[in-house]
Amino acid sequence: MSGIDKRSDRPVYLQIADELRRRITTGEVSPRKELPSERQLMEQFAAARGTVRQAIAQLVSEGLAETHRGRGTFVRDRPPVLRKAYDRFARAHRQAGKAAYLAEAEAAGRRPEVEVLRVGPTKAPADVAARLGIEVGAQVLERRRRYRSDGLATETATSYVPWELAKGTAIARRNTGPGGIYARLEENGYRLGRFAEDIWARMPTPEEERGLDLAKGVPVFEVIRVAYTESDQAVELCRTVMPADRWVLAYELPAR
Amino acid sequence: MSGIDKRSDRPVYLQIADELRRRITTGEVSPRKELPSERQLMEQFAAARGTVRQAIAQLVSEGLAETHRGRGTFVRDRPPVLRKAYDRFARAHRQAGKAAYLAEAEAAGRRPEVEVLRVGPTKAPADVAARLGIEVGAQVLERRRRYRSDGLATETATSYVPWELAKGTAIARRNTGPGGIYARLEENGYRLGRFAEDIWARMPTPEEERGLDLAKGVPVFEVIRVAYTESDQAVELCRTVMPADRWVLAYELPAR
DNA sequence: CAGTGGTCTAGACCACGAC
DNA sequence: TCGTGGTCTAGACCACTGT
Repeated sequence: MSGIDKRSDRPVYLQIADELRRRITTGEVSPRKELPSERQLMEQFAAARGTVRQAIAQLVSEGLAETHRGRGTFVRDRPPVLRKAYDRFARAHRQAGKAAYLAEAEAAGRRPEVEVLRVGPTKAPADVAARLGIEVGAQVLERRRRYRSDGLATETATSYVPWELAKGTAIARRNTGPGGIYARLEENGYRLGRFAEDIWARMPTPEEERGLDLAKGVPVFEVIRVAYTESDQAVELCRTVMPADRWVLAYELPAR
Repeated sequence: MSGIDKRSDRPVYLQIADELRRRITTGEVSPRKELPSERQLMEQFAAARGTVRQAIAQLVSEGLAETHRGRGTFVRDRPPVLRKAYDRFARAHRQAGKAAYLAEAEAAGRRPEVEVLRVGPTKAPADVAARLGIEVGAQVLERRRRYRSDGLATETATSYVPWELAKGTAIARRNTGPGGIYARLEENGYRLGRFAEDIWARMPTPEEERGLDLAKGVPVFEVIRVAYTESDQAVELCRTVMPADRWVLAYELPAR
């Protein structure tokens, strides 16, 4: 039996999605396993192909299934989740010579890679300038890079540093050396006092979908972090975009 | 002219979406304004209705448009964004008699409302028990509520408190009194030392879509916060689900 | 090659909203 | 009442995958 009531108020395609969702969440079909083909589902539920496809689209949008042309529809297998810890910029890590990403990934037993996409001067976009407290269009150093963990893209990050702080230093070179740009800033006298992070979540743009190997229906985190010196001067801004299904962000809040 | 090339490799529905996206992002049609009806778009682009609907579905999934049966398709107007600040659980706020949500919303000049959905004992789910350091199925007090700001649903929150800490106190009553349950816990000798928050983002379940008045294509934040005493005893867990288009989460990280 | 999902067409009836 | 988007049908051809 199909369990579909064509006279019900609930649309047929949602009833089909409900049934398939039940099979997935009860473990009746396990991750990476194939669901019936669209033609088979048409017969099982006595519905047109368009209706069956609507049901599958619903599951895809919930992140429960994924489709592959020529192969079939499969129960989604969640990638391993990485954790961003609140203390990842602790000075101890920098002094140990590790950039935050590498330190965290290795701690999790993964194989991290960094791909430097661009390092060079540019004009500060309006939102970046506002947060750095500089003029719109002022020259800044831009550093774009993509991170992978065990071969899978996990984030893209773009840093902006006021040009006066970056020029002629290792910060403006492709390889910034041990401990990353925060270590270099501190060596140059900009002792860091705090970092402020703002977090959004949204659906990706088409370019992000490609660049981050995103499955359909997966949102992204967008994080903007500003680094301040102990005298509260903004010295760096970093915009990070991460597939939301590969991360959990962890923070500590004071009770003060 | 339509600008659609039916012989192109790019599917027609994406070409139509590209054109409509261009009209939206260039400001040719402004927020809250109506896009052409599906029948009009069929004629403009010489396409079948299904194809036009695929194009619109694409825009909806990007958060750029929203549809209303009987009215039309409109450019989406982003709701005002609320901010969750990292110091929102500071003791000073509690002592001023304000729960965190009310304090923040009023500071932003909004009209906050709290709707208590359930207050009563229940058995701790596995993940809750693990984080609270108690046995699975142990009795806990559950507090479910929904928050609104200017009439619009902004979050649902479910708190769990070990039963021994809640029974016979104001924590187990519908109205917990000034400063909320954290103030009551501190009065009862559980002086709070820190809060730990884990953040996920994902697409909503169908129930969440209803309960939070979510537009299609909008992800949700899921935040799990655990409150610890100064001696590091977990005394409360709160699971919050928020429409991601109505919030930005703000944190501070130590440079230590 | 047969089977899969992706795209597209051309209809139909419905519930809802504005007038 | 009329126009809107929501749902559903029954076809068709395509690109891709595995054998």
